Amino acid sequence: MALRQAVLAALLEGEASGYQLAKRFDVSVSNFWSATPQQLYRELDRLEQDGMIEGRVVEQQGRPNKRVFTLTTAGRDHLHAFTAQPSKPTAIRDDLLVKIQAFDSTDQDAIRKQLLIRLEQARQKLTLYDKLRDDLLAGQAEDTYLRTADRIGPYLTLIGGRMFEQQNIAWCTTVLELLDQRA
Amino acid sequence: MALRQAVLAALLEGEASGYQLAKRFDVSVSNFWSATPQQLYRELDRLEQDGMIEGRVVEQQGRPNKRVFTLTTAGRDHLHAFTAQPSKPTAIRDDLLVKIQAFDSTDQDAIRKQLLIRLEQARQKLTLYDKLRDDLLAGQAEDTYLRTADRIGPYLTLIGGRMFEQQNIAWCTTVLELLDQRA
DNA sequence: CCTTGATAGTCAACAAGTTGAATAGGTGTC
DNA sequence: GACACCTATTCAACTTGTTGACTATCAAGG
Repeated sequence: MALRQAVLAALLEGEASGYQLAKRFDVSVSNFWSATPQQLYRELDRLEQDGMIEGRVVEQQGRPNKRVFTLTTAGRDHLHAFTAQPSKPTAIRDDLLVKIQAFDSTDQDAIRKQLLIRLEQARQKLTLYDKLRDDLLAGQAEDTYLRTADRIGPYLTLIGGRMFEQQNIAWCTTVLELLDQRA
Repeated sequence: MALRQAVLAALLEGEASGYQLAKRFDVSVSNFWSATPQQLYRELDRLEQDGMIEGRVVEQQGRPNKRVFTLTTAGRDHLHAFTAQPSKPTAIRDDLLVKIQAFDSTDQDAIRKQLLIRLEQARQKLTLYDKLRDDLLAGQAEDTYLRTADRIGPYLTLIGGRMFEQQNIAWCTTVLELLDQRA
């Protein structure tokens, strides 16, 4: 049930259209939740029906009109209540891990290729996060930022994303090395 | 669609009952995929219908009878074909991250508590994985194990699990420290 | 003796996530 | 000027995952 709240949390950064949210929640970019456009448009409709957000149409020239959404007080309250609830432990669900588990009954070259792809994806995401971090800090030191910034939530998840990708890189590298040792 | 393959991969370690699989796939233990008992029983039925696994009833004394399942050749083939397919990038989906994203609009003490709980869970999982690793290695050095072991897949995912939990611990610790700096 | 907990499963209803296609105007490029 | 790509959204069908209750047997502890 956390897609709702993820959308609400994203709207804390200001109003956004479904399309903009779809870009923020894309797997290759997202640092706190990921979802497809279809999921988002559906959820936005529900949230609007439930009075958690309000939409208005913005007419644009040179491109299709869009609907942008803003948090309502009810939306903020709901998000606040949600964050006080206990969290579920993270469920590990990753294709590649299943394949590695089955490694000895696989086409081992194919696995190696997939590890290289994953490694490359992790590196790209890390680069992206580093850039976003620099943008957020805007030249300030971390401790200055933490004391003075309006909102630190987005910064904390960004740090999380960075660490996650660093760990990914380390794991892929380690496994590739171990496979070499094996051969 | 990877629950199927995760079950098949688990059965590479030998025949197992739904109940046994449910324990291996429990969130607090799983290191390559997690699923609830209900999911597993349903999937086992389908896999049997599709001829990927074969079940037989084992009569037990002192406890209820069980159905244990074994991979068929079709099952092995399916798994082999699956592992050659490209993998999807990992989708980040974690309650707690959403809450951290919304941190500035939350009950911040409640968040701190959830971080401490998560930290404790990660430490326990790490301890478990370390123990499992020692059991697998059985006193051998890692490189000896890698060269001589029958199957290294389970070892590689275990390493992945360890690194993942270490990163989790590091992240929780960092965030807690940053929150202190803020205050 | 009675409760708790482990073993071993089943059923039903619902919520969440995935896949694929369709629409429609505009921009950029070779 | 044809073709691919970006913005912006909607519809439908399907597959996965979650929640909660329910049945049963046996072992161990107080």
